[in-house]
Amino acid sequence: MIITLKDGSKKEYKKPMSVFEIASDISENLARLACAGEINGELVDLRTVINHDCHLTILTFHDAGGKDTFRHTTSHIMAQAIKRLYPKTKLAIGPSITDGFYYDVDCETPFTNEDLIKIEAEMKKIVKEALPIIRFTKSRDEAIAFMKEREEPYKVELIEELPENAVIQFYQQGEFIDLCAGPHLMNTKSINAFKLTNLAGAYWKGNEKNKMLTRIYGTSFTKKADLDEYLHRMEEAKKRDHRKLGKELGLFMLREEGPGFPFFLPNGMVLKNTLLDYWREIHTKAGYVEISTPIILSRSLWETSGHWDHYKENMYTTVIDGQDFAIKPMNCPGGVLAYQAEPHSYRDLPLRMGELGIAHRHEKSGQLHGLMRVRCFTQDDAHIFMTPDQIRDEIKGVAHLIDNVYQLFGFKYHVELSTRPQNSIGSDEDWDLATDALRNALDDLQLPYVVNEGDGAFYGPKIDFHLEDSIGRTWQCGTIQLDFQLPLRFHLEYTGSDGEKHRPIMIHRVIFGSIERFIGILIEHFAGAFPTWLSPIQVRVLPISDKYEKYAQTVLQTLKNSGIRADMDNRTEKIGYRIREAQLQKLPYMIIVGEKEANSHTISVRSRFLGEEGTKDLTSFLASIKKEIVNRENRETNINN
RNA sequence: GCUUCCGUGGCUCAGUUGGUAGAGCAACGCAUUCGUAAUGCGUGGGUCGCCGGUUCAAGUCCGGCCGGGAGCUCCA
Repeated sequence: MIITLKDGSKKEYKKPMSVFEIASDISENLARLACAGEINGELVDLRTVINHDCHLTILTFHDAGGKDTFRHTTSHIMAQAIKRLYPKTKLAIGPSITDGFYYDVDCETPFTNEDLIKIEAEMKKIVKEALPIIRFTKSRDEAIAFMKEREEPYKVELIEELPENAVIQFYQQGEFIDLCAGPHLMNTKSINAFKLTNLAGAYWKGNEKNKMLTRIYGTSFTKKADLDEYLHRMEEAKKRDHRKLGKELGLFMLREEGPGFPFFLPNGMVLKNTLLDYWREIHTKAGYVEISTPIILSRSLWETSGHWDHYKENMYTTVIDGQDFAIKPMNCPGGVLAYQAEPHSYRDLPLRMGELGIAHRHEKSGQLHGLMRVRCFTQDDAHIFMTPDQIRDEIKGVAHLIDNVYQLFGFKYHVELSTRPQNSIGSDEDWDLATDALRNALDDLQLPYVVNEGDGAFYGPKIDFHLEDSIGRTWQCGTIQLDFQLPLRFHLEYTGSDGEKHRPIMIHRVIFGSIERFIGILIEHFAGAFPTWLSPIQVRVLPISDKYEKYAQTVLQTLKNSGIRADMDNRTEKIGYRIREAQLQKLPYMIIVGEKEANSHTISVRSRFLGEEGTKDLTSFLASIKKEIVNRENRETNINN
């Protein structure tokens, strides 16, 4: 890894290094070094980069007063406040994170929101005290004794995991001392804009077998105005929450009667079907065929595929005529049976078989989240059967398809490569071959990515495409998985040009991931103001009063005859009321007709994009809206709400 | 699943130290026929998530369950 410093000088490291190691190497003044870097112009958290041992070539450190350092110091101030108010609390870890920081603590009695207010008040005092922050070191043994004496068992455990000869670093501010790799600011007085945002639980060392600690989240900024702006932005982001908008716009609902099993309402169904039409269109163009396989299949099939052994706790099972069956959690075994429907020649390959398959998975209750994580979802699945020399092109083809689709919606995404997990099947050679194939394809495409060691599927490694929701949480949507195992387990074959039988290789892939999750992301991305082509209702016709309803009716019928999704609001409410309602429903276009329009056979148009557009000729309006829909234009919405 | 918070009419919420429920919006009815973000008046609608306990009395206190939020863990 090559690190380029701010002054242009470069350092090269042969092996992965921790932030602290690099920081010590580069700068004497740790307090002034921030933990952020840059890869291909994208700002990233350095720890992420290094932990994942990426194949990155350039990193640029940002200097002085970086947000991470600033927030890390804030987390120390919070810990100090907690120790003052609740001396028996034991400290675990307290790093900075994107947009803030947290500290995990083991408290005697659970903290409440009132405690947070007290802690904040104490933090303000500490800032006022203007305590200098001092760094000092101890040997490992001394450090362990020191932390034992101060009754910090979690710190002792952390130090014990470090190598024998490690030099252990501490930071002190006033009476407060914390084990810490730094860096930190020089004085507590610099932190004057902070807020504790929420309380949560978190397992010690992230392991669910360990004790659950209390995690306190907060954020801090160098300026009060920045903090206010951030808090305001988070409030605004919550208004885009797909669960809220889904209800307001009549898209979908979730009920107690079916936790994790979403209901699609009429508007949501239009959205879903429009997406599926689009999906079919691009897949037909890309050389896919479509199949549909059963929802319920026998236990023996799932035993052959390996799911019965490796995935059973997430599968819904049932007994039919005394025999075990399972509701499919994935489409692949069914897809494999479809491949076997007839013998294949190398001339058929690559064979790209798509399936909009409905999968059911028993996700743990605490994991459900609106449409983002559900127990029943539609995967826009496809399985590609191919020869080994087709792997690279096929992966690239899928990655291109994903990129095209995400670009159409204007999504930003990041890519992860997940490698062999513990609980997996297959030989080392196959895994290496498959992993290298994915890596090579990513390199060919020059897509930046991070590596998730051990996060692959049990049958093969995968490339994941992650999208962001309104408050910055990321969700895996697209994925490309390479699989040597299922073809082996199901004895798949094709006849080669040599007349011999050969084993095909399989790709599992999705573009949207699940239609449900993708719709969730879409709702938040557009804040419910969908591009016209996706909008459940594209045009609403509003007669000024029922005297003009007849003319409105002919306008409506003309729109419908042209394939426009249009409706009419002819309630005896004032026009302003009905316009407001259509605006709140984020409809792209309104056509308003009254005496003037009826007499001149015109329409008045009001859009979400330009507001009042004035009087128009219906034919020319139709031509322009049809063009917008066919081209799937994404016009910028200009509404205030 | 774990920690924590929450659960009142379709929606958003109010309900003081326990005395068997209220508002706005929506719905419905009547009047208004109105030119670009809310016309007026009236009506109906709630076993306060469910079950049990404490109490003369529970939406309000306690326990259990169900569902939801945040985070953790998991996520083929």
